[in-house]
Amino acid sequence: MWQCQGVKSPAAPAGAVRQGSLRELNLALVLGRIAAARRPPSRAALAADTGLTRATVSAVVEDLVAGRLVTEADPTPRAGAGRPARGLMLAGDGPAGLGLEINVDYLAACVVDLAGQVRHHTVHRVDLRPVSPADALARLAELAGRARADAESQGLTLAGAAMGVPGLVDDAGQVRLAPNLGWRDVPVPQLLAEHPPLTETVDGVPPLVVDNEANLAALGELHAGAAPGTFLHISGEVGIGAGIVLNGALFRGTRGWSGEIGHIPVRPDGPPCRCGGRGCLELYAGQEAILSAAGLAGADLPADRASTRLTQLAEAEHPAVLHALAEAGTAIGVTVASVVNLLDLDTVVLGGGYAPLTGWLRPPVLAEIERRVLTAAWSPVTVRPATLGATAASVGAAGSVVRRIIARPGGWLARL
Amino acid sequence: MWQCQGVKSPAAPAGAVRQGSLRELNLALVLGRIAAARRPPSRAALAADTGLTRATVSAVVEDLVAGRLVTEADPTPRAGAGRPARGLMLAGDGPAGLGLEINVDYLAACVVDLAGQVRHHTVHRVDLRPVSPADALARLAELAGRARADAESQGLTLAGAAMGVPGLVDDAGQVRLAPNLGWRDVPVPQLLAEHPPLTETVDGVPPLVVDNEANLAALGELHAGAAPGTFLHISGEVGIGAGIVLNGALFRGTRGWSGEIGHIPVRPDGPPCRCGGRGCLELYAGQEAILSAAGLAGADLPADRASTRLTQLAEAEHPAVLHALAEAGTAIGVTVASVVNLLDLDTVVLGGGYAPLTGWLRPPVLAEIERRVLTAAWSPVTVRPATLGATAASVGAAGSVVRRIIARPGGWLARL
DNA sequence: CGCTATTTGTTCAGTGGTTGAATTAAATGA
DNA sequence: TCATTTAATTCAACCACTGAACAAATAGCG
Repeated sequence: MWQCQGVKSPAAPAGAVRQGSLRELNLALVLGRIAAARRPPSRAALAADTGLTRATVSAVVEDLVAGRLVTEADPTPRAGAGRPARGLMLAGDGPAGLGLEINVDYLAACVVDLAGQVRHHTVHRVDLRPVSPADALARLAELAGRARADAESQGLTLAGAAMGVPGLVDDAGQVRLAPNLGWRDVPVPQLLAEHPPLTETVDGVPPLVVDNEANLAALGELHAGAAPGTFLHISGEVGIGAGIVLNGALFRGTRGWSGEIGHIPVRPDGPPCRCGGRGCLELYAGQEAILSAAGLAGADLPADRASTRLTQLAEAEHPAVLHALAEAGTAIGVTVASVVNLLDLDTVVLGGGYAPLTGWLRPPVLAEIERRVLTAAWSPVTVRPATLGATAASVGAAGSVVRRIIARPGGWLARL
Repeated sequence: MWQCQGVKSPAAPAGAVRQGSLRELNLALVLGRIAAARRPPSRAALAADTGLTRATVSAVVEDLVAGRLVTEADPTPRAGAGRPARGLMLAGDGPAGLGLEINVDYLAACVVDLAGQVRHHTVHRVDLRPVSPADALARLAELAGRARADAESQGLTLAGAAMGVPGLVDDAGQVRLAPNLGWRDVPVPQLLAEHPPLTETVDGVPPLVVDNEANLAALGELHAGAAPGTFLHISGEVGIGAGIVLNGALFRGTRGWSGEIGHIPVRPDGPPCRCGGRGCLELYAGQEAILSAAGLAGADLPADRASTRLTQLAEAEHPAVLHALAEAGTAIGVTVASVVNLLDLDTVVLGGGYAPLTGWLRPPVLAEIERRVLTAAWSPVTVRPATLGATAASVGAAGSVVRRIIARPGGWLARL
């Protein structure tokens, strides 16, 4: 019913390379190049690009077209002498992924097709803190059902679903701890098992993956943005999470709990955090901390309004807000400097609530990086806002489903 | 002449999967299993393990034996009914790797065979700070020449060399900065090009790889110790460096400069560090800091004696030393907690000068981890000393050469 | 001592998938 | 109109894996 993505690096075959694996690997290779290309490549271009023969590419493409993963581009894309090339692109009418997100103050569902287009998107604003996990998941299942119906009416086939939650998810898909949601040891797969839209299985594709929201948002950014293959994506929501993308793959750590950047100590002797530590980043750059430093703690803003309100006040050059953002940016910068010293990353993406505040956060972040990163002189670090907005996690979730098909098309093609 | 290892994950084929690749992949698969097995496995056991047919395994093994990478174990290892199995093990008389290290107060060269045995090891103690890079490398080349002669007299064939330096190495093999050695922009490959023992090329294998010493030490620990595939290896020398091993592969970052843990800020407003930052880990847990906190700053100890002297005094329960180690351990613990929050690692290896001090450093390190790591309750972190001693970097360097052959035997077999 | 059971390793015809060259297809341009 | 050029397909050859049958080597048992 569910399955948590493994920790292994994705590109490693690792197992036996049997005879049929060869075709499977080449299907993945060719499909991957088609997905990565900026314009629809011809078979000949793919052959030159991959090193395979044109004959092999033709055979492989035939399989991909028959399996509804690839279509030929109708218009002749290129001029010149010789027979015109027929461009190949990812099919928009084949498999699609269902992405779900449960967060503190909203539920979201979306459908993304193989080409990465968002074909359906619904957000349902509701404060979920007073709602039981079972009820929350029931409402999410309802959204998922509508998304599924919409997708099918567009001729799409859902190939799987992924769901993001703001907390720690274990190997069994269980939410061990979601502090801001008040969840503890919630067996999501079991609770969702009763809801039909999420239980239908397609061969070879895990029907539901439960994952941390910051991880999925980072994946969304990887595929949607023009991001390079290695970056740190920081999601500034009520809590602060991060997704670490290394060489085009999400790094999940040994238990899948990487990216807990919000509890990295900024000042080891600072004020106590409810996590048990002291001086954690969240105490300096979390949403509550920024609001409180800006003198807006009393204002009873809904969580989703806080970010836009901050942006408005910052644009109006409100002194306390500017100061609060500078302080938060410095704390983020100290933490990011640690990460860059450790991992030698060259790109940091500010996502979630931080994205619209990038203009004010970037200068202090860059200042700390330049002061504290040993290699900063040779290796400039780019700090930029996320290109996906608040939908990053659900789009990333849906994207992770179709990406898995692109990475391993053999399973999908063998389904019939 | 030189080549810096790429940043890509090693197991990814990534390129074209041509027909011959299939054999190449299976050669690597089988050889890898033979290398990883605790006792020499039979062909039948390998077939069951890998999922290949016994026929295929036999054919693959035949190639590996013909290429002097694998030998049959003479004694019948196992009893029971049926035809006795013939164990397969890595050949001890085939290719070997040359490992070199240049450090502040010594030069080292060693030869490691395919099975991981150290077949030659020389350490030449000399303070290299007053010596010019060219002279230092000339002396190292001399050591390398002797190592090569010794290896050849044992019937080994050197398949390549790797060299560790305590500093930042760029893609061109150039040492951009080695603060404790006083080097800046030293073109190692060019300077070594004049020394015959290091210039002979073997097809398909880069003759010399220059890498950071902490990275190579981590690799040495990965292959020598019973370490799992994912851990952080901290080298406590004059400076503090770290090697990050993720899923069995060293993570080098976008420019190859990962692991600069010594300049992660512990107290952002602490005393200034010569790197330009403030409150870096090195100021609290570097060798000088520990000696100074222990009241031994004036004692004019040679660098290599400092570590043993500290151990002696700690064993004698010298109060100032115990206090200094507790302080250093706390600082390391704060930093390690950040790393574990970020990467969700479950193992931390204390290497270099820290290894013999593990007994005193571990308690404060663990205490900080437990206080500050969000997932510590479910996910215990092991802190243990490195199994390799001061030779870790040079052994790791030589090991990286033979490991590359094991990971990609096709190139070696095609050399003839 | 001889027979059977059992497990290992090899042989060999068969097959799937890639290869490379030849061929066909479809356009441009003189 | 025809040579030129580039794209895509066809087809015999080949390489490496497969699966089953077979040979080898030992333990156990009567």
